[in-house]
Amino acid sequence: MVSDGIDRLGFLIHDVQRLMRKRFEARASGLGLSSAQWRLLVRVAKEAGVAQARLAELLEIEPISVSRLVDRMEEGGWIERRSDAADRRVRMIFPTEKANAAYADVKSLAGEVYEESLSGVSPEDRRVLIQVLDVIVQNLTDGEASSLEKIKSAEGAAA
Amino acid sequence: MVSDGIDRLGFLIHDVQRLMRKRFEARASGLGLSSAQWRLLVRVAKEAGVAQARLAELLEIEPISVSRLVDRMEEGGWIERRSDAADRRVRMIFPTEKANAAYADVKSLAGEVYEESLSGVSPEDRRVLIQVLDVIVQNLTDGEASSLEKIKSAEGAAA
DNA sequence: TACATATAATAAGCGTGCTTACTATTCAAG
DNA sequence: CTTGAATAGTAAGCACGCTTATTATATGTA
Repeated sequence: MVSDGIDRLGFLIHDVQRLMRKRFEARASGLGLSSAQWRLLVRVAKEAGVAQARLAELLEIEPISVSRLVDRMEEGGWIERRSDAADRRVRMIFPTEKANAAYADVKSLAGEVYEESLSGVSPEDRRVLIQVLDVIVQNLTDGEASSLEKIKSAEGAAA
Repeated sequence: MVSDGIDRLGFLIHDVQRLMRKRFEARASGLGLSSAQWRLLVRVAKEAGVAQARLAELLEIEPISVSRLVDRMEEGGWIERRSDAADRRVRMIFPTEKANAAYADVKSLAGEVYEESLSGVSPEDRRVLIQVLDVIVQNLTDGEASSLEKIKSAEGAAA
C-alpha cells in the first residue's frame, strides 16, 4: 500500500489531461478547432439539430458554457443555430459543410494522439486503463445524474 | 481492436479529471482552496522559499499563470511573497501558518477523493492504472523537457 | 382565461490556463 | 565600465469552465 502511487492520482490525471489536450490542439491548430469544440462537434455530428440544453446534458457542462462555446463555433463557421418553429425558446444546432468535411480528418487525428499516448502499453493494460477510468466516472457521478448517464451511454461516444 | 474503448480515451480522461476536481473542490470549498491552489501549495510546503519561476517548472504551467495564481493565494492568506536579497528579480514564496495548519487535513481529504474514485477497483488494477498514466505522461512529454521531468520526479509528488 | 412555475438561452463576472509583450534586474563579453 | 542577452515577474487579453441572475417562451392549474 505504501508508495503505490495512488497518492499521485489527482496530479497524474490532471497532467495526462493537460498533455493530451495540448497535443491535440497543436495538431488541430491549423483548423482552428479546440478540444472543447471538437467534443461538441462530435455530438452535433451524431445528432444534427440537437438543442443547446441537450448538448449541455450530453457534454455534462452548464448551459451557459454551451452558449458561449456555440458562439465561438458559430463565428468559426463550424455550426449553425436555427430556431425551432415548435418551441421558440430552442436553438437547434447543425454542423456546417466545413464541419462535415473536417470530421473524419479530425477523428483520425485524435486517434493518432491516443496511439502516441499509449505507445509501449500492452493491449491488456490498455483494456484495464479504459475499464478503470469507466469505473471512476461511475463512482464520481452522482446518483441523480445516472438516468442522464444512461442516455449518454446509449448514444455512444466516439473519438 | 474494435470497440475496445481506446477511441474514448480523451473523453474519459477529460471526464475523470473534471469529476475529481469537482469533488475535491466541493470538499475543500469550506476552506476556500481550489484544486490548482492545492497543487501549488503542496510544492511550496515541500520547498519553502521557492521562486515563482521554479514553481512554474515544477507545476509545468507558464510563469504568468503562477503569477496570477500566487496573487489570489496571497489574497487568500495561503502564501507570502518575500523579496530575495541576493537577486532582486526573484519573489520567494512561503506558506503561511494558515497553510501549514490546513496541509494535513487537505491532504487526507484528497486521499478520500482518490479512494472514492477507485472504489471497487482491485489493487492490481490500481497499480496498472498508475503505471499506464505514468507511461502516458512520459510519452507526451517532449524530449527537451526530460531534464526538468527528472528533477520533478526526484523531488517527489504527493497527495 | 390568468397566473404561477418551469424551461431554453443568455449576460455578467470570476478562476485557471494560455500567448504575446513589457519592465526590472542580472550576467557575460568586450 | 558598458553594452547586449538572458532571466524573473507582470500586464493585457483570449478560451473554457463555473455561479448567479435575467429574459423569453411554454405549460399546468385555479
